[in-house]
Amino acid sequence: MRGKLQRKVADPLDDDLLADFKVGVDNVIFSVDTEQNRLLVLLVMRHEDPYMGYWSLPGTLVRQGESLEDAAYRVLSEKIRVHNLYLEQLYTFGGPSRDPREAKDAYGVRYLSVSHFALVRFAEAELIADGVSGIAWYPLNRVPRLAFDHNEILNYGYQRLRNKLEYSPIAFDVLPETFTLGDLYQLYVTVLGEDFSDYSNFRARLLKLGFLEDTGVKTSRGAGRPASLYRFDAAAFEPCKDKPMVFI
Amino acid sequence: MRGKLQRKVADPLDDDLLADFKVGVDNVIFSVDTEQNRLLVLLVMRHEDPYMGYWSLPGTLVRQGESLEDAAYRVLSEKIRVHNLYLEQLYTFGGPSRDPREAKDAYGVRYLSVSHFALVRFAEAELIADGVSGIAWYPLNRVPRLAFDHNEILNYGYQRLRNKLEYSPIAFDVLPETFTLGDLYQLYVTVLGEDFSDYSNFRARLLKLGFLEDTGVKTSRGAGRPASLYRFDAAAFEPCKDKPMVFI
DNA sequence: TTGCTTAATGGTCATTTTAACTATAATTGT
DNA sequence: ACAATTATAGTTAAAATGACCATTAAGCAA
Repeated sequence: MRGKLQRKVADPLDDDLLADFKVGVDNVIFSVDTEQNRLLVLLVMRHEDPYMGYWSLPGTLVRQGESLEDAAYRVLSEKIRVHNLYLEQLYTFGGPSRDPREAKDAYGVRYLSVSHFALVRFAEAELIADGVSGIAWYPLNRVPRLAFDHNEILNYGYQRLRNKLEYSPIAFDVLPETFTLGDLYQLYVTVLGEDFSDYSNFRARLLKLGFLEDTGVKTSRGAGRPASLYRFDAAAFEPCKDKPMVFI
Repeated sequence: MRGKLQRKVADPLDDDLLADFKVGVDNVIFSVDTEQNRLLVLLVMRHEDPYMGYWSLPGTLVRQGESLEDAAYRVLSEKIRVHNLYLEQLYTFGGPSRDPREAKDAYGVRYLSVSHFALVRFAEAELIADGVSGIAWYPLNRVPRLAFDHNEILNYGYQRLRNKLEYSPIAFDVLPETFTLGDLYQLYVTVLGEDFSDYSNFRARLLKLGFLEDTGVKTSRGAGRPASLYRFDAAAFEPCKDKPMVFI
């Protein structure tokens, strides 16, 4: 009986039906330019077919012995030198014929993309230009038609960004180490839209939560009363970790 | 220059590094026994190596020309005959050596699992027993050591269940077509724990939201005043779709 | 200097929501 | 008839929300 069951595993009739996959990792890497209040996404120019000459999300195929997350970190570190970084898995796009290479391939190899979502601090992120061309921060509202199904992936990532911004402290992974409450507010406005909350109420609310530490340092950027620089106090946030934290 | 770039694609040195994958789909299928107030997960007994004799999440390998979602639906329909069904992608587990078959394989084929999260109505779900043995609803707190990394996947699914229960109307995908407010409350209690809310306040809150339609029919289950049967009014819920809906 | 503009900060206050209770109604079982 | 049980329907103090207003401290131009 044992032999019979084991034979089932190796049954070539079953096995021939199965698809063989190459697995890619594509990263939706967001950042925010606090100076210009712009939400940015990192794109790279493709120099290879398919989709040569198109912009795309930075991605790579997963190597032997490499975890998905490792692959995601590898792409990222090939494109950016960065100190602080937030990264999590986003979604897996795997319908057949999402990659034209499938058609060419005699074996019918499928291409699957395990997309990831990343946040970096704009000021601390140094782009690594390999050659002259082909890597840039794009304002989200000016992103062109991308390679593959990358527009769809980007959209999914943007949704995740909006959700996480409301329910978790990822804002502090995008902002510099110290920031004004105005910076924080502007970040929420540029991502969520004008009318998500009154500035004054937003301030009161966040200060009450108790994990924003006033450094005492004041900034003066042009006209107006100078603002205090704040720092995110991760230790003080711990207790709030599981509580709902809705800013909207 | 074009030739040089294209050569890069076909470069065998690059290609040899890449891992070849078989892609599996594993489903975390939850249901709730309203009678006994138990949260259930569907498990199947493995009759093949590896992990022969272990319980596991129902899964399959993705076939040629089949989308991930299709594969997920296929496993499900092989195990259950069900009328109503909620299904969404959960997470992709893809570290190397999560499947012992990788070691045996000369080519170093990797096994990756795109897990899915599903909800079915207990009363309407008819298990399909292929052969005598090997498919059962397990109360979540009595799940044994599962095959592969399926305990981890199950945990991830349970987290998702708890989150979705707070922020979206998935409760009505698990409950029968009509249900009492007590049933609804018990569901929340069994999944989220005793102390998430007072019953009276829970009632008031949900009725105020306006998408629970009183059918007028009364049920009498043993002692006590008979309860009204309610129905989820999907049309009335539409406007609430994007609003936060926290019951906690 | 003086006055105007700008932005940060620190409130007020009516309304709504929450959370902890209490009271009443309609059944079953003795 | 009466207790036990469960559904339903309040009440009420405390907290949170949202729309405002007032003050402070800077830059800038006459």
